[in-house]
Amino acid sequence: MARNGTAREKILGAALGLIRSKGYSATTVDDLCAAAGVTKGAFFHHFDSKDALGVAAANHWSAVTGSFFEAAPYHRHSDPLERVLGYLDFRRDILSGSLAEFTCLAGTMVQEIHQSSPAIAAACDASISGHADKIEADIAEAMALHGIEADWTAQSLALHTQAVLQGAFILAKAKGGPDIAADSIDHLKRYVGLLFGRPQTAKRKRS
Amino acid sequence: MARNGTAREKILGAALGLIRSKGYSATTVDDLCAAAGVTKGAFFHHFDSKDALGVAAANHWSAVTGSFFEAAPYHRHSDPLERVLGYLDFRRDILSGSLAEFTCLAGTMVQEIHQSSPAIAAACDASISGHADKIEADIAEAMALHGIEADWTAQSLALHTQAVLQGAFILAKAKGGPDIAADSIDHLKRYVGLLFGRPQTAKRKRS
DNA sequence: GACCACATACCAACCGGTTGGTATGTATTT
DNA sequence: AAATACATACCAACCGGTTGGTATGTGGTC
Repeated sequence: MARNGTAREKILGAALGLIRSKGYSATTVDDLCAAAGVTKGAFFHHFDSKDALGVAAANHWSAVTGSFFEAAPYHRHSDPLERVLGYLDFRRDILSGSLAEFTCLAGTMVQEIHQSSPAIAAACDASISGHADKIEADIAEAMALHGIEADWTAQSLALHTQAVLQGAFILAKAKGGPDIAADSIDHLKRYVGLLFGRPQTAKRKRS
Repeated sequence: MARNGTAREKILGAALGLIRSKGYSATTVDDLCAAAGVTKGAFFHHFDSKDALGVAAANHWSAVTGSFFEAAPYHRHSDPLERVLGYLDFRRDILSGSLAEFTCLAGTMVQEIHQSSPAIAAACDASISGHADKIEADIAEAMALHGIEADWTAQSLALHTQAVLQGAFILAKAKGGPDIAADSIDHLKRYVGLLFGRPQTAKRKRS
């Protein structure tokens, strides 16, 4: 099979890094080819257009993050509420390295192209909403287990967690570091704790 | 006096709309000139570069939003907590029209250029943080009045409100409408209410 | 108050480099 | 031999920015 799809994967890998640090519009096809170590001919062999690469990158992002979070330790908890709170701890703990390393590709892209490219926007929405669906399942289970009856839904809270994360990334980019993002996630965790009537534990220090 | 500064203001006005709908990188100087009804010569007479326009646009945004929120009705409340909650109500109530109309220029720009243009990033940070400072004052006052002693600060909560708003805008862009943004602001308002030990009121329906 | 020196605001045309994309060729697999 | 997976060479449109110029105002001098 001779290195099946090597160039395609190298381009997609380069796209995740480049688009997250420079944005979609500012990332040129030549940039992508140079970073991936392939030629323009290879690029347009695998992708019909730059926008098609954008869609593929968003889908690739969904796959990469999907297996990344599936392997995360918070799934071990038997109590679904512990899983939700553990998820938020995990999201805060992975805020390290450069901004492009912990930032969300889908959120970055959709902000730029939501008007100009509906196809990419749909792929980004699918990535964010698909991730939220996983958390929604745990929230719904926790609501049932803890007998929560509320004027909010598991879905709206799950999407709210994603909104907080996306907004935390923007503030991190504005301030040049992840510290405020961690603070915002702490607020979110405190909120979830309050919704489920949990005793407030002291804020954990970041390592 | 030859219509002092007309072109400059037209360009800045056009920049707010164009950058919010297309993003900074995708907005070309020619786009700006066409929308403002001026020539390229006029553009580079008033701004040294496209990046300089970006900085000026962020500062213009700070001024425009500053007076907009200063004139908002929530300042009438004598209780500072009512002002904070009224602010959040107000933020939700102004979610109407096209995405470019209620979205934040600073958040949109800083996500794209935080790596490539430190000057624009600093201006965007100043816009967001400056706005947060206003809310922080009300939060601090409310904490003192209600005798709140907590492991969070007024500043971190103020910045958290901005994170939620920025993230809500991203979800709105992903989903193509303001509805989830309103849901997220409702969650934020519920959180602030819980922090201050307020009885939970039923969620208001959007008009 | 006529003249001059200069600054501001703006314009149309142009420039070199970059952009996304194409046309064509070739080595490797099947 | 036919399809796949690339590479090379190239293009027209577009990009941010520059050029040389005009029209209008403004302050100072005699």
